[in-house]
Amino acid sequence: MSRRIQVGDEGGIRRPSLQRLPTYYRRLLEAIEEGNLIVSSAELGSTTGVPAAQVRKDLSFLSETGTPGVGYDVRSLATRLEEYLGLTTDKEAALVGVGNLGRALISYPGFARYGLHILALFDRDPATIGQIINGCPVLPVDQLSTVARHLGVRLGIITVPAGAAQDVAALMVQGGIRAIWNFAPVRLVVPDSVWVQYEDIAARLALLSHHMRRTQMVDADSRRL
Amino acid sequence: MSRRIQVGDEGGIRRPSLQRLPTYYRRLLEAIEEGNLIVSSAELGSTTGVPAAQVRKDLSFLSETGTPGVGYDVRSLATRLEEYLGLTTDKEAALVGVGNLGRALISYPGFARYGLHILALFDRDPATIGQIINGCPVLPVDQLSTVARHLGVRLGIITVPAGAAQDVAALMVQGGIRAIWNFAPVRLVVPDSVWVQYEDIAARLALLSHHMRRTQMVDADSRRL
DNA sequence: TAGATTGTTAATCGATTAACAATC
DNA sequence: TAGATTGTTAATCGATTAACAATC
Repeated sequence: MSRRIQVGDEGGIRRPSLQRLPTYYRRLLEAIEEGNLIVSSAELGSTTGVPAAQVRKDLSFLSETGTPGVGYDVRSLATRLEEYLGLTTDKEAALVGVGNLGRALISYPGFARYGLHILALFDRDPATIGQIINGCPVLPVDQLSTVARHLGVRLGIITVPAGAAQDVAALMVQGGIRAIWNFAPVRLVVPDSVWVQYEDIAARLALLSHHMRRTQMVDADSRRL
Repeated sequence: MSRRIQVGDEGGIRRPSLQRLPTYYRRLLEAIEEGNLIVSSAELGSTTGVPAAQVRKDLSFLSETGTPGVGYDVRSLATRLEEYLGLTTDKEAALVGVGNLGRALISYPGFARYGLHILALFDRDPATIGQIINGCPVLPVDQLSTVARHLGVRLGIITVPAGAAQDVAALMVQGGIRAIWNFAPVRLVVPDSVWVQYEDIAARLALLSHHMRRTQMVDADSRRL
């Protein structure tokens, strides 16, 4: 009800196409390192597991185009993708939950290349508060909304246990955060104006689990290849 | 070429449906905790963001059915999902790369409930080798294929940096591993008989990034709601 | 020019949704 | 019984793919 956002309709590009773009981007970075100047849709497809026609369709949503008979210019396509995906836009973030997963994200190499800058860390454990990680001190979580607002942070990253996630989300909303990257296995309740992207690793494990069970059945029939 | 596996065709259930099942499962666990005995497709849908008709369609792939006029039995549906997703099947795993992400997975609560048991840890850093985490010693990575084979482990988890992932994958294949859960941002080259599930967190960040860029544009037009 | 590869159209394929008879 | 909710069919909607004229 009331101002339903047409998600499938946004900006012309389709969700499945959008989801493939980061893969193309990574492949282009590799191509740059290898010194390739031109890449064809066939090559881009074979290295990312996508049919060539689909690659071309996906890329047609970007205004940057290829050259018939030649292919795509690696560098300018990479640049166009960075722009389109907003990787060149700096994204300041606050991260809550400085456990192993939180630390992993804080020190993830390559996040900087994607424009992510984690400016503030929060935890509720007194033993963790005050620690300095990657030059960033861990603050008590009750300062979250104040500090987030003060820094003008728009993105919040949740790496706390499931039970604490909803409370953290509420504090983030209070702190003016507009997008949440949620690694806790819970569905969050937030205003419509706040975007939540879920990273549900247990759900992924369930998928893997399903596949293994099915495969094992195959094994029973044809053991050893 | 040669033995192309019909992925979309496997076992009747469709990929999109399959991907929604873990979400339903989690909701059912919550319902059990709340003491609910019966759940309707409408309720299951509203708490997971899926239209009721789609919930019913998805569940129709399971042989367990609901009762017209009543709904689904929470406990038996949960049990059916556990079975279908293979969560009750024990999945022994070897994990390579005992950095922050690796440690996060090792100590992830709830993995045990999904039937995942990480039996062996490997790293190449001498300072990490020999450490004992969750009762499990970290072994040198060159023992990977031998130990994996000895333990009969079928699943490998890769949490090493991108540059090392392909080598690790090769060792896993050599050790008889049949499924790989890959957290390194690289496409792995493995035999067809080995299944790889990719967990590409940077790609996810790119999607989030894209969304933030688009939203900011909206902000420029209509500031403050 | 001949060969290669694009962008795009039209055909196919698959997924979602609405609607409703069947059932408790 | 009346009300509720399922399972499933048919209609709609969207995504993928094949094919090819246009172009370098």
